[in-house]
Amino acid sequence: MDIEDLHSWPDSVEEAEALQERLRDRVREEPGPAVVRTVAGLDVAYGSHSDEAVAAAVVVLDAATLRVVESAVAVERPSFPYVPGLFAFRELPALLSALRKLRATPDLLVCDGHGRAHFRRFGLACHLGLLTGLPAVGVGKTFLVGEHVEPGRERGSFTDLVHEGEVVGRTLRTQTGVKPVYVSVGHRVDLDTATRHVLALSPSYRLPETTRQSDRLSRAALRERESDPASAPPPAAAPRGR
DNA sequence: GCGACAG
DNA sequence: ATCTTGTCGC
Repeated sequence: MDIEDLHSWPDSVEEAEALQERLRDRVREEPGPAVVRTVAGLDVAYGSHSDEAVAAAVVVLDAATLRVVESAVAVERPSFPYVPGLFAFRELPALLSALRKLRATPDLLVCDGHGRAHFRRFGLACHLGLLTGLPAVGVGKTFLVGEHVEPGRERGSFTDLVHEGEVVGRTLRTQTGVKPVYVSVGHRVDLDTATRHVLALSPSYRLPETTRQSDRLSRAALRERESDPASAPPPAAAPRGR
């Protein structure tokens, strides 16, 4: 496979799926990371109209205190239509723009979507992790693929998510009595570490603080932009590859 | 062939 | 994702 693949951009559903097939084996599932001092949450909000604008937000938290360290936003146009399994192509450019605005590189990325728990084992968390080279985990709010038994009712219990004979993630109960979230490896982490971090990031609510904070920020950025009379049309999406 | 399908 | 009020439960 060519190094060009990393930054090439698909013009069709077929190309996008083929690109995922080529990139999937570059994902590293490994122990750790051992030290995680800062964790970044990433989320995107969509304009009320149609496909006019998307606001991507990154919020970096101190992993120990869960206090906000810094944040950044980027408003662009959606870079791809929404197609189940190709979700990443829609949000990736805006998310990367937001990440580039951070002054310090976070130790771990927590994405709003699946990682390996994906049709082709290459969800948003894998793609984002691979492009940035950073450890990444995926946290999905709803089911995408795999079979699983219901985890115990108490906070912290989990079960494996199995797809085509492979453990691709876990269903994790982050709060007693709430609906589980779906955790999966994005890049350069192992499932146990990913699960541990997601649980630690969720002391009070079903969703991890990283997701809640980035969700808040992305919506605020979008609202502000839509209510601003002087707001020019969203700039074109991020630069594409060859 | 039919159903399912992150945000 | 987004459109949306009240309402059940702790």
